[in-house]
Amino acid sequence: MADANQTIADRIQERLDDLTRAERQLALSILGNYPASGLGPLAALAKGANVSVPTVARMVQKLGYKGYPDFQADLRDELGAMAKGPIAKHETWAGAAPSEHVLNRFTEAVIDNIRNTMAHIDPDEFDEACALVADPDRHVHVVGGRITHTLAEYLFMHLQVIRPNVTHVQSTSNTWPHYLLNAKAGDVFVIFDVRRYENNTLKLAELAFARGAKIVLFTDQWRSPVHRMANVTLTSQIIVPSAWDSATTIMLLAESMISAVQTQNWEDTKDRMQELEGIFDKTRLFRKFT
Amino acid sequence: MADANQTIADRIQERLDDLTRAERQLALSILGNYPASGLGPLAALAKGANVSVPTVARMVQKLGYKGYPDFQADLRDELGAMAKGPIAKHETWAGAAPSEHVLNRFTEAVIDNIRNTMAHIDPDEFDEACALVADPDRHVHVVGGRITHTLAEYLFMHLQVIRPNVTHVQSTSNTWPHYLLNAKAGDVFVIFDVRRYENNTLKLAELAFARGAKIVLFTDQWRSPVHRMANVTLTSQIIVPSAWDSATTIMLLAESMISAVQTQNWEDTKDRMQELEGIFDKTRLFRKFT
DNA sequence: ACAAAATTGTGAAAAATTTATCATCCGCAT
DNA sequence: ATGCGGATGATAAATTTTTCACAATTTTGT
Repeated sequence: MADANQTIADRIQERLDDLTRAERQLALSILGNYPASGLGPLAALAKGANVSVPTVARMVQKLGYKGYPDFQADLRDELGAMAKGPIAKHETWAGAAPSEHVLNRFTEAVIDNIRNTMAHIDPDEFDEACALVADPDRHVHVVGGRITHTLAEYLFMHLQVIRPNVTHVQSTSNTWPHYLLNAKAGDVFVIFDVRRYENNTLKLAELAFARGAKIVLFTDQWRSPVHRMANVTLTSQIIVPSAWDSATTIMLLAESMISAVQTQNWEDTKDRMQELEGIFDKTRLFRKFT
Repeated sequence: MADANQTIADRIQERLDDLTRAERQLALSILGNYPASGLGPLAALAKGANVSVPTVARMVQKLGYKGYPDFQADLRDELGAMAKGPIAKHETWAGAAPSEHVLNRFTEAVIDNIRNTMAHIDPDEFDEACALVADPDRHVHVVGGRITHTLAEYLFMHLQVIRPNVTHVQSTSNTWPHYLLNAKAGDVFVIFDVRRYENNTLKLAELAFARGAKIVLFTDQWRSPVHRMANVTLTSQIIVPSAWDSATTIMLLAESMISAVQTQNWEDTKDRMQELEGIFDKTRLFRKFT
């Protein structure tokens, strides 16, 4: 049966490389909510992992079991042995790394940030921001600073697919005054600004504001001075055990916004995506599979 | 099905008095090694409790289930909820927004991704990757593709502060072959590649590999083909309710790496940061306060 | 670009598990 | 004692689940 002191999850993990694509997809699904999913009927497991029924049967045989019921029996044994100790033991279920490891300390901090951020966000404000960004009649300018320009670009890249009339402005570059020439009342500026807050960004915001543009601000818990001019301020908590701040929570918010905007503009987005796919296929930039 | 916050074990315990002799005998057996025994076949459970098969069927119906499989499903759900641990509990982070709101659905997915990713990562491999990236004798090339170049740039930006000899290569640009000219054995390539995997990235990895460079790969659960050449592969789960994938988990990993590398090189980093601060002060790019 | 090998999925057969039916048993009151 | 009612268990029917054989598809090597 199993080697002593090695869970079935470990063994699956170990043999991940020997598995084929569909099998790996299945394996990850099993590990995904382990061990519950493996204890249900084979068909349910297959469906959950989006693979066919025989793939499951084949994989468990590859793992050395006579059949699926045999595999389940082993899982139950493991569960039985485990139940003697506390089930929620961190190392066993939550992660492979010891709790002192950077990975865990960092992750814990980030999850804490997320929790805090979500607790303070006003969904109506968020929706308002999304509505502004989704409105095809408004030109959207995405603005980032020294650190945040990566986030800005990420948002920009996706918005570009979803809708027309999006530009990316880098406040640290000296070309941004040119962009403002084209800005008119009703345009939207999505501004990323976290500490240390940048003078350029503030100036840009002021000018945009003076021209009657709407401002959506992504900032940290100490709030960029831009927030005085912002129509919507989305505040993220960004503290982590490091000399820098974390951008992860802000990215989560940005991605949520992308998802929301995409849903609102889905009819258009669909067409634009298909077009994009077509272009990619022609340029052979991407591999079709694997 | 079940009352919130009440395990099935609790409910069985509670109704112990309503049960007949054989049923009680069975119930105690279930509770005996809970929940493993309840997840096996009905016949095995009956045998283990020394009762007949129909007794089991009758008891689960008495407990309010439609049949034995229904009972098992509930057990599995409970097990799944328990294994996910306190992080995934919605109440612990869901804030002001209603649970159907994009923000909450998205956040839930991302937290799930994080949990999954951390469960699969081998801390030793992670450490190995960090050691490679931290080694000042090796030149580090950070490589990103169409979507991931923002992540690559983010990592690059921070590494630049932490250590010398870092370059950022964009695999989608046609300048990358030039960078390879300077690459020598022992150099490190940190490559970001998520689906759809890019041919350029793969080519670049192949050439770097041929030149004897070390490869650290950030990829998704379906694993870029680059992983065959990688010394360390860091796999993230990136599924979210959207037409696109999420980069948040990958960013978390990248930030963790930054944090780890920074700690290892702290003496140097400190000096470099101070220098950087000095330059910023001179250029008045940032605001001192507020 | 082609052919061979491998992977994956579909549908039917086989095996198992679960449910239903009914006879038996036990405790209990008359 | 004996007959009654509920509880229990053996067996058969029904359903579900698993396994098997084969076809379609995809990947890999030349």
